[in-house]
Amino acid sequence: MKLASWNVNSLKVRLPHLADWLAQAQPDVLCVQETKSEDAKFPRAEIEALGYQVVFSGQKTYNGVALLARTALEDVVAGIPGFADEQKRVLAATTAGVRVVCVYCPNGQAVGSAKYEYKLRWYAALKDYLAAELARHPRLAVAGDFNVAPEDRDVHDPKAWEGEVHVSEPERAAWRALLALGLKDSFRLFEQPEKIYSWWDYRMMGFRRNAGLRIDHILLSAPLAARCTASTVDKGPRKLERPSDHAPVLAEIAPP
DNA sequence: ATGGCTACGATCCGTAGA
Repeated sequence: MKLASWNVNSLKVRLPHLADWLAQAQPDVLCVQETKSEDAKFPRAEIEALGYQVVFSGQKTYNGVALLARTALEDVVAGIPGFADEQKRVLAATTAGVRVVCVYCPNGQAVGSAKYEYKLRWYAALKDYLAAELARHPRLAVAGDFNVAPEDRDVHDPKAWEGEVHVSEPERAAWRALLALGLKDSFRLFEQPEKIYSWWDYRMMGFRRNAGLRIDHILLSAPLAARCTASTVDKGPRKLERPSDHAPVLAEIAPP
C-alpha cells in the first residue's frame, strides 16, 4: 500500500495539481488537509473520475479534510469523538484492512495565544482518541499536517525558530506523547538525507532557499511500521505554478 | 526590518496560515 498525505491549501485551487499528482504518484490512499470546502460544494465527481473513492468533512474558508482511496472506505468517523469542535480537522476510515486517520492539527499561531492553548488541548484529545483507535485497530496509520517539527533537524534554521510555535517544547512533548502510544514516525524509520522538509513559506523565496519545516507526517502502528519499506517527501508539486505551500509525504507498506 | 505570499470572503482590506 502506498499511503500519502498532502495539505493542498484549497482543494478548489489545487484540483489540477491533485489530479496530475494522483496520476503520476499512484497512491492507494491519500489524506488531504485544508480543503477549505464545505461538503455541499466538495468536488466529489471530479475526484471519483480520477479513480478514487472519497469521503470528506469540511467547512467554508478554513480547515477541511478528505480521504481518497482505491479501495472502499468504511466505518467513516469525522472529528474526535467526545471532543466538541466546530473545526473540521479529523477524518477516519478503514480501507484495505488499514485504519487511516487523516489529521489537520491546529497551527497554534503564537506561543501563549488562545490558539496555542487550543492546539495543546486538541493534541491531548487526539492522543486519547488514538490510544482507543490503536486498541481497536492494530493496523493504524495517522497521516496529516501535524504543525509540529519534531526535532531541530526538521527545521531549516533551529536558532531562528527556537521556542516558536511549531517547535516549542510543549508542542514537541505533545508529539512525543503520540509516539509513546507506540506509533512510529515513518520518515525516521529510514536513513534520510539532511534538510528534508514538507512545508516552505510562500514569502522570502522559502522554497528556493529550502527554508522549510518538516511538519507533515505519517505515523504507523508497530505492525504497519514493520512492513514499511520507504517514506519520502515529494517536492515535485511544490515546484509548479501556484503551488500549495506543503508537499505530499508518502509511506510504502509491503503486503503482509 | 515583525515585513515578505496566498486563499478566502468580503470589498479595494482583514483574517489566517506556518
